[in-house]
Parts: sequence; structure tokens; C-alpha cells
Amino acid sequence: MAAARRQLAEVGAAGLSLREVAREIGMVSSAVYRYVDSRDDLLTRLIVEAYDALGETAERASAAAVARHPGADLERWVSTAHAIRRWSIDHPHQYLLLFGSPVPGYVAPQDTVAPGTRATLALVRVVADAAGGGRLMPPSPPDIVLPAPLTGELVTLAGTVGSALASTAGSDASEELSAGPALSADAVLVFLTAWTQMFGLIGFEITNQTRNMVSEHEALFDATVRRLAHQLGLR
Amino acid sequence: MAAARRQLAEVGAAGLSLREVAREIGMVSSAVYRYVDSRDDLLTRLIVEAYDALGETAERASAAAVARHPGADLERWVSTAHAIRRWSIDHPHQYLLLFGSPVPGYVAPQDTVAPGTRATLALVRVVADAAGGGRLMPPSPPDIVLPAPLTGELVTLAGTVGSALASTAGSDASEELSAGPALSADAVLVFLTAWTQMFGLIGFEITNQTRNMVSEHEALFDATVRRLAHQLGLR
DNA sequence: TGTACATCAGTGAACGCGCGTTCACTGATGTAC
DNA sequence: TGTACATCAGTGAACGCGCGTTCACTGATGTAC
Repeated sequence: MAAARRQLAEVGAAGLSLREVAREIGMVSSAVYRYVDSRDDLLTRLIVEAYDALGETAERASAAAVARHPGADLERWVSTAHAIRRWSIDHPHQYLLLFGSPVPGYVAPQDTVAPGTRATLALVRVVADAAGGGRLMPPSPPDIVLPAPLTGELVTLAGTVGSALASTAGSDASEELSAGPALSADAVLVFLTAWTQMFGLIGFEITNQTRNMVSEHEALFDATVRRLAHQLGLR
Repeated sequence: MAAARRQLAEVGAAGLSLREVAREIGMVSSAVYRYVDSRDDLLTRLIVEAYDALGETAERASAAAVARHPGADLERWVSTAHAIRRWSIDHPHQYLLLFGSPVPGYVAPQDTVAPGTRATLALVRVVADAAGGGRLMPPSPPDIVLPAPLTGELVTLAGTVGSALASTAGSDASEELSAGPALSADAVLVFLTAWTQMFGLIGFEITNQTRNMVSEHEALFDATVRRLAHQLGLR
């Protein structure tokens, strides 16, 4: 697995080959079948591993921020976000394995779903905790009429998130109990917005879309993330 | 080229093969070298083609909106954005070729840079035109202190954008002249934010990151884009 | 303590596959006088 | 109108490559009595 991880880091998921992995550990290619069912199986393991690594990074940063300054939601949000970016920039191929183009011919099995939500949940927990503590003060939103089906979906999503948070509470939410469906549909919308923006920005940085335009990536990310916090109502 | 485009649409860039393209048009594999220098050359052409298609889509939508309601910046922004999303959703593999994981072993030559900016320029032109017409009314921003190097970069970028707009003016800016460096550093920051968010959201939709969470993609995109317009100050 | 056997990690050869690229070639189409 | 030649599009065979996967195997390590 370590060799596979190294190879992934070097050539990316699309170029990953069982034979090359075997070569690197000085094994004959058929020997890796002792440890792995197939190439797809190897990919799945790498995906789960990467999701877990990213998720743990986010959770640790979030918990550390709580330990430092309980109730300082803004700083907790910012450092969780920076932890996510840091890990992504340090592991670009793993990031792309998770959020980039799908690997041709590979279909992700169900096992990858749960670990895939960890980082996102760590982020949303910051918002939910602030909301639960009555500290969420979003600026008055622009008046945009949402179509009913979308509103319905956001409400449902708020519920899903609420129970997901509740079921994993205690792992790092040392401060307060997750209080049920604390998020409004509007908060969920803004969170979705923030989430896609964060990952969009990180993705652009990694795939170098911003070449010739931006070099101060970390500062730009920081400013972006603080703007998002403001929109969410984190103080 | 048409066959190559079809094949790209089917299997994606990483799975694209000269031999398969040749097969589809009923040619022997060596015959395609009459038309293309190498596989990389074919990829480059496809990239340029895709950038141009996306760019033209955006430019047309923008121009059409101006023709319908001159000065209605918000609607112009919204329909340009929707045109970009529409094209992307309809051409997922081409989108991923441009904005997804880099194809292993391929390095984009310089020729792809200019067409790569068309869609972005179409978007930024909407903002610049509104600013030039004195119609840009952004809400008071959250007070976030930008580090000096970032501010410097944003100012430079504003200048670059200004001259890029000026040099391509007239092509679709039928309404008004692009008035020099109309954008403030702050407007550039918010635009970058909007840009990454739009493409982040589209990318997530295409790679299906939002599975099980959102199905009302178009409505979500619309709401997002309108929020962004509000932040930019478009009315 | 010693023997008999099962488990296990890894070997090496082979399979069939599709790929990008080269090269000398054929035959049709166009051009010059 | 007819001949001579150049250009051009496409052929077919071959190259060397790396891939995922299978299969029968070897030899070391562990376990039972």
C-alpha cells in the first residue's frame, strides 16, 4: 500500500499500474495479487485511504481550534479550511483521485461513500456548532426566490446533515452537543456555496488554472475563506 | 477531428486513442498521421476546440443578453453563467479535458492559453461593463485585511484584465466602450471568488460529488450565480 | 525434542491485449506542357 | 486532346512496449501430535 501510495503521488491515478507498484517493492507482478484483488480494488483502497487522511486532517484541525479558543467559530472555520487546503496541495494526486476526473473504466463501490463525507462533515460541524450555540449571525441575504423543489431539497439535506452530525458526535465535538437540525435551509444553501467554492479554488490551484494570474494562493484562499465565513455568519 | 471529438465524448481524454479514432472512421491507424502529428497534437487540437466552443457559447449568450435588455447587467451575468453551465453539462468530457485532472504525460503547449481565457473574459466583461457604466453597486464588504502582496497582485490583474478586454472589444461589446482599468482590486477579488465558485460547482455536478445530496442542480446553480451577482454588485 | 503436514509469501512463465509510431508501398487525382 | 510527372490520401506490415491477470510451482514458516 505504501508503494502504491508513492506511485500514485508520482504518476497520478490514471497512470497507476499494478506492475509498476510490484516493481517498486521488488516483487514480481503476480505477487501483489496476494494483497489485492485487482487493480480496481487497489484504487478503491487508495481512495478510501485518501478520504480518511483528508477527513482526519480536517477533524484534527477543527478539534485543535476548539481546544485553543472554544467558541471562536471564525478561527475554527478558517483553520479547518486551511488544513484541508494544505493537505490537498501537499497531496495533489490524491486530491485529484478524489475530486478530479473519474478514472476511466473504474466505478467507485459503496465503501467509498462514508469516508468521503468526513472532511465535509468537519466543515459543516463548525457551522452547526455555532448555530447550536446561537452564535450564527449571517448578514441579511440578497432576496432571491428559491424554487420550491430546491427549498424542499435543502430542508431534507439539513435534516440529513443534522443526523449525520449527531451520529458521529463526541469524536471531536468536545464543546457542545449537536442540537438536532440546527441549520436552516438558507444556511445549508450558503454552506453548499462555501463548500463548492473552497474545493473549486483548491482544484484550480492544483490543476494550475490560475497560472499567470495568481501566485499568492494561500493569501487568496485565506481571504476567500474569511469572506465565506462572513456570509455564513461565523464570527 | 469529428471522430476524435465523438471518441472524446465517449471515453474521456485519458482513454482517447489514435487507433480507436482511426477505427471509427474506417481508416488504418497510420493514416491519421496524415492529419495529426501525434497523439499529443490531437489532444492539443481538441483542447483548443473545446475552449473555443465554450468561449463562443459564453460570448454569444452575453451578446444576446445585451441585445435583449441593454444595461440589465444582472440578467446578462445570469444568462452567460447558465450558458457556461449548459455547455459543460452537455459536454462533460470536454469540460474535464479543460478543467479536470491533467492527462498523464501530456503538457499543454502555449497555443492553448489564449482560447482558454475566452469564457472567463466573457464573464469579466459583464462586470467591467457595469463598472464602466457606473452601475456596479457592491454591498459593503466584510472587513478583511488583505496582505500587501495579494493586493498588489490583484491590482496588476485588474490592469491585465482591463487591457485584455480593450484589445478584444467590439467583438461582442456592442453597448459601450470598455473604459480602461475599470475594476478595483476588490472587484477582482470578488470576481475570482465568483469564477472559482461557478466552475467548482459545475465540476462537482459533472463528477457527481453532490450525489445523494442535490438533484436540483440547475436551480442550485441559478441561486448561486445570483448570490454571486449580488456580491459583485450587479443589479 | 522430533517428525509430518498445512499454510503462506512469493516466483516465473505465459496469455492476449491495445497502444503509438515508422516505413516502404499503391493507386487515384491533379497539373504542365 | 494526350502524355509525363508530381502530389496526395490511404494501406498493411512491423517494431517494441507495458498492461492486467492466470497458473502451476517452490521453499520457508508455523502448527499438531
